[in-house]
Amino acid sequence: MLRLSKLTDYAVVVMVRLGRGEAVQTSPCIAAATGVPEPTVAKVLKILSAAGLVASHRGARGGYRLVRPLDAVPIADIIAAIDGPIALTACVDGGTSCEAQGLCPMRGRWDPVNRAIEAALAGITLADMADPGPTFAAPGEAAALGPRALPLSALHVAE
Amino acid sequence: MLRLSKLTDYAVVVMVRLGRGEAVQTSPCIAAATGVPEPTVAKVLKILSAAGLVASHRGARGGYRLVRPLDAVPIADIIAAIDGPIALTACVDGGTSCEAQGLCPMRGRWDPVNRAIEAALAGITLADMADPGPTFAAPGEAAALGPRALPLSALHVAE
DNA sequence: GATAAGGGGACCGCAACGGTCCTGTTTCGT
DNA sequence: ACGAAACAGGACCGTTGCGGTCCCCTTATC
Repeated sequence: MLRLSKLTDYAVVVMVRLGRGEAVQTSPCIAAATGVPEPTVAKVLKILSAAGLVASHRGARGGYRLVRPLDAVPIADIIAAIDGPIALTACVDGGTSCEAQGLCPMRGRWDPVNRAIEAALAGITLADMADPGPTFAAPGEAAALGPRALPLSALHVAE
Repeated sequence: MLRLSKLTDYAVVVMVRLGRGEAVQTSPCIAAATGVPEPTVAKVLKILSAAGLVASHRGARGGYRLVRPLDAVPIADIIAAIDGPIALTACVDGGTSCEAQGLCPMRGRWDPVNRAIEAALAGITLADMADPGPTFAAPGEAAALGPRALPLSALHVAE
């Protein structure tokens, strides 16, 4: 299914959340606002921090803030931070495999595919995924929309 | 890593092999020619046959043949046949999940990403991944190329 | 009728992922 | 100076899906 890790999904939610409200937000606060379990939020933020996508501030009154605005963060960066480099097969990156056989029939063949995907992902920013805009849906309105097609901001009413 | 299943990799190898030589080839023959284990080749071919990408002929002197030429088979078809529909997250296809929470913050947000990837994969055909052309590398030449950048035809010298 | 080949499953081991928790270390507030 | 708040980093399992193999049945040719 071209599996994308669930953590990446959470990372987008967390990043978009960071793009709103206070400039510096704590992970418990983000967890409460998004509905994502707090340990998971913390884990995601640690990874994003290590990747340089968010900046952290330690100690009391600490928290995280965005380094770049949402429209300057391509989705490819998030995927690369959580799931590692964008490569469809294990044969194309470090190249540690395929040594046993000595001859991997697909050597380098997936490169154009990987480049095409990378280009596609580089053209979409987090702002594109959060574009419902500044209007927040009220709880009643969100429920009226049914289980499908809920805007990203649906969970933000909890804030 | 945007994991793509290994079976898909094998499927491309098998399909490209089917694009060469005899029109109808048996799975043991393909296994011997590509170096892929025979049970795995058979499994891949069954899936490809069910997806309509190859046609099968049962009985003695049976085998498989391509339905469409390689340059008419986008890589997206192979991925869809092996890995299922191209969708980065479980939330975008059938939509059976996220019912427990009732509110999935990413509802529909991944759609543009999925469409971009699908478009990218639809533009690359199997012929693009097999383009070393009619010239087959001799074993010595293939070895001289080093562990990297081996052409797809490298294993076909075994035929 | 014997044989060769595909059809359709079932089966099991393994590795990766999701999710949680624990123990530091740092900084702000009192 | 002390304590609390919050990040840093890693360890820890359960689960899930995948890779790989094997079996029996059906079909078609010789």
